[in-house]
Amino acid sequence: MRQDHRLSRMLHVLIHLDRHRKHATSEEIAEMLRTNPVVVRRTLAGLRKAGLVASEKGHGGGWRLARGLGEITLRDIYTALGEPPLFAIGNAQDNPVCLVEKAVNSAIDHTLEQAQALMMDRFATITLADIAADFDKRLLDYPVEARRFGHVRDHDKTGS
Amino acid sequence: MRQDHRLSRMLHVLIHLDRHRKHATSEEIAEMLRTNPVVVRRTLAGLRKAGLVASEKGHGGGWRLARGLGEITLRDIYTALGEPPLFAIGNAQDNPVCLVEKAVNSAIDHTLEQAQALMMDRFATITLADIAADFDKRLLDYPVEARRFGHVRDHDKTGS
DNA sequence: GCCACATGTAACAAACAAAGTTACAAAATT
DNA sequence: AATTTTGTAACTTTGTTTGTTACATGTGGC
Repeated sequence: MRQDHRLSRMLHVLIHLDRHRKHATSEEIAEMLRTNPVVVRRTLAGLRKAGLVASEKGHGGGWRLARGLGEITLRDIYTALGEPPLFAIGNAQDNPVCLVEKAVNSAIDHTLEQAQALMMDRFATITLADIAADFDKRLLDYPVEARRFGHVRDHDKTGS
Repeated sequence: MRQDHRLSRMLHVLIHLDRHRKHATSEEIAEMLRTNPVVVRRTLAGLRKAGLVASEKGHGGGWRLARGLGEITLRDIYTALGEPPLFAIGNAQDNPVCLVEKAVNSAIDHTLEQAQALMMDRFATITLADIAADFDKRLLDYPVEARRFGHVRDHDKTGS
């Protein structure tokens, strides 16, 4: 199955938009995500409609956060993306009259609903500020770790 | 995204294999699932390797259960299918050096792992016998319900 | 032994959704 | 007016499940 990476990507972008540059064009963001500016606009468009980011056209234009990281949960972003399907497994509807199929699907649905509730609950709890704090922690730990292998020189290197 | 319906389909087949016919050819099963016999063989092959079903060639051959419904959990079937991906969302790996991406992916992974643990736990708890019991219950309730709408005449109609 | 039946499997085609691309319109700044 | 940048439609590519075709292998009945 082909996975939807938009949630992950949007978290990535929004945190960069707070930590590294308050303003970035689709082009710059696309470079960061190693993708195409149109993909960036298309995906960020959903977040704009939800009031999470704002965009400006023309010279000096681009994208910026419309709220603080502490005011954006993963749930907000998931919703802004149109609540894409969470699961790669699902019910077959091969014979809608069959009562065996109904019983089977009911059992699977019940489990999926529980898992979905758990995920929505977790997503609603986690803010971008939480993830940014984890990033800050990694930033402090990383060079110490990396110097042992001789990979990094600058203490403030972030990776992208 | 395109969902994997094999788990649902296999539950469906195995319960029919207990409740309605102890023996069925790929052709007959394919008709029930409204699909192709080769798809049936391909999918049931995994269950055979796991010892859940047995197959016989030639005249009077076909598929049958190798264990009782009470000895088969949803988890067993999920495993027999090769543990296909559960989630339709996942982490982007656009810039493996970026510490922001690492922090983001760590947060998402953590949630997905919790959800996966919950699902595996539920699947391990539910046996095919449980679902078959639910089917039996629906079989009793269904005609009463349906007669109000004039859809069914026979009390023992199962649907497929 | 031969034939019909059934599984076993490889190889390929179709279907579908996310991601990527191209093209151009619209708006804002210089 | 020229340039930059977003906005969006239309199309292509890609990856995965499902479906199909073709044929080999094994089994039982006559």
